[in-house]
Amino acid sequence: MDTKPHISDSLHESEIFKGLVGKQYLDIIKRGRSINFQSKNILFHQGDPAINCFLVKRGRLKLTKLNEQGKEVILRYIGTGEVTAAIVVLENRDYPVTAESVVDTDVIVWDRPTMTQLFHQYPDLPINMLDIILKRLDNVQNRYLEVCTEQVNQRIARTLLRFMRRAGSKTRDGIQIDFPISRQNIADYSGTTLYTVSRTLSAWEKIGWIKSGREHIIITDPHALVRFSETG
Amino acid sequence: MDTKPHISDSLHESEIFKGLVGKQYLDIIKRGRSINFQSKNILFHQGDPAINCFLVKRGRLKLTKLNEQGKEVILRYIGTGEVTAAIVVLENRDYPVTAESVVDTDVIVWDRPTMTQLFHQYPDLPINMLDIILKRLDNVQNRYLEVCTEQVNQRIARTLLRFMRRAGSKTRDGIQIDFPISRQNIADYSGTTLYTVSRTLSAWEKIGWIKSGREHIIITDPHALVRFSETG
DNA sequence: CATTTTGTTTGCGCCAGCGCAAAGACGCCG
DNA sequence: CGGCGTCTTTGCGCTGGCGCAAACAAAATG
Repeated sequence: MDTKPHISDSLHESEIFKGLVGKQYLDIIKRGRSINFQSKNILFHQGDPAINCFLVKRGRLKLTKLNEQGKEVILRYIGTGEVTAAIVVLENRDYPVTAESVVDTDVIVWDRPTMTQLFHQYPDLPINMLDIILKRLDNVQNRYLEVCTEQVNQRIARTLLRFMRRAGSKTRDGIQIDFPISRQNIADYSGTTLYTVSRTLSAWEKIGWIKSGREHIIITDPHALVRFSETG
Repeated sequence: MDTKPHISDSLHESEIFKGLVGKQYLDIIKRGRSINFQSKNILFHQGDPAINCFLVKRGRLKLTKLNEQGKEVILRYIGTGEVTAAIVVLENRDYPVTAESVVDTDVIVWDRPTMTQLFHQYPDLPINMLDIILKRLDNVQNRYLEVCTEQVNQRIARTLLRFMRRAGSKTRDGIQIDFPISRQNIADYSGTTLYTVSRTLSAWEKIGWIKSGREHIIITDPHALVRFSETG
C-alpha cells in the first residue's frame, strides 16, 4: 500500500529483476499488491492450491514441509528481495511447502493471471526465475549430500554458516544472525533434534566459537566454524 | 546421427516440448547434435564449466554429487525424454553434478549459444524448463524431508518405489526395474550404506516382497512396499 | 575353462545420536 | 512485579544403523 520509494529501489537489486530497466521494474511492482504480515503468520499452507507468488520487501519467511506423521523440516528462509511460490506460473498446482513469517514482514503479491501475463510480457522474468530456482535446487542438493554423508555437528556448523552468510550483521562480539532462531529451528533445518543442537551449541559456546541466548546466536569465531564444517 | 523418425516422435511427448507444434519441435531437434555414449561413460563432471545441455533420446543417465571427502550421493536418474544441465542457459556456471550413462545411451546435445537462442525464439521453452526444474526441486525436497525424518528401511522402500514408477516394466514375477542397479546405488540414493541395503533387501526377499539378483530387482508385492514406505 | 574382477551376504561389535525426564532460564503480559 | 508459557540445558540409557571382515556368487576376461 504505502510503498516507500527507497525500499522499492533496494528491491530493484533483486535477482528476479535482473536485466530489467527501471520503468519495467516499476510496472511489475505496480501490478502486485503490498501486504503486511506480523510475525508468526501463515502465508500459505503446503497442499493448498497455488494462487499467489510473493516477493519479500522487508522481513523474512520460513518455508517448511511436513511428512504424514507431522514431522517437519525447514527447507529455506526467504529474506528481503527474494521470491517464493514460483510454481504459481504453472496451472493447477499446489504449494509444495508452508510459508510463515518469522518477523514482521512486508511482501508484494501477484496472483496467477498477473504473473502469467508478466512472464509473457517480460521474457527476462522466466529466465531469472529459472536462475533462482536452479540455485535453490543446488542448495537443497548440497544439503541432501550433507545430510547423507556428514556427521550431525558438522551439519549444524554448516547451518549456522548458511544463516550467517544470508542474515548476518556485524556486532561488537561477532556476526549475529538477525532473525529469531530457536534450537528447534536449527534442528529442523539440519536434520537432527533439539537436544543434539543444544548440546553442540553449548560445547561451542564453551570453546568460544559462538555466543547464544534464547532464539539468538552470535558467531564469534566464523573461521573456526568454517574449518570444522569442512573437516569434521 | 541416424535419428530414427519414430524415436524422435516419441520424444515429442517430452515435457520440454509441451505446447510446441511439430515444426518447432523438429527445428529444435535439428539444431542439436546426436551423440551415443556406451554404458559407464562420463558426460560431464561436477565442477566443469557448463557448456552443453542434454536430452536423453534412449537410455539412462545417473546424476551424482561428491563431497570433499569423496563420499557420493545419487541425486537422480535421467531417462528417455528427460533433459539435464538446464544450467547451461545461464552464463559462466559449472555443472553442479556429474552425469554418467548407466546403459548404452543416445542423447541430443545443444551448446550454450544454441540453447540461449532457442530459449528466446521459443518462449514456451523457458516455461517448460521451469516446470521441469520445479518438479525436480520438489522431488529433492521430499527426499530431504524423508532422509531427515524417516527410518532407513522406509527410505529404501521409497527408493525402490521411485525406481519402479519411473523405470518399471511388467514381468511374469512382478515389476522389474529395467536398468542395472547395485546395492551400493540404492544406498547412495537413499542415504545409507551398502550393508544396510543388503540386509534389508534380504529380509524383503524372504517375506516375498521382492526378488533380486546381481544388479537387478523385481518388485513382487508393490502394495506391501507402499504400505511399508508410508507407515514404517 | 581358469582366473580375475566386481558385486552380495552376514556375523559381530560398537557408538553417534536419539529422546525421555526434569530442572533451569528467559521474556512476555496482565 | 509476579506468574506463566516457552525455550534451553543436561543426565542417562538405549538402539538403529554403521562398518569391518571374510566368505560367497556371479560376470567378465583372456
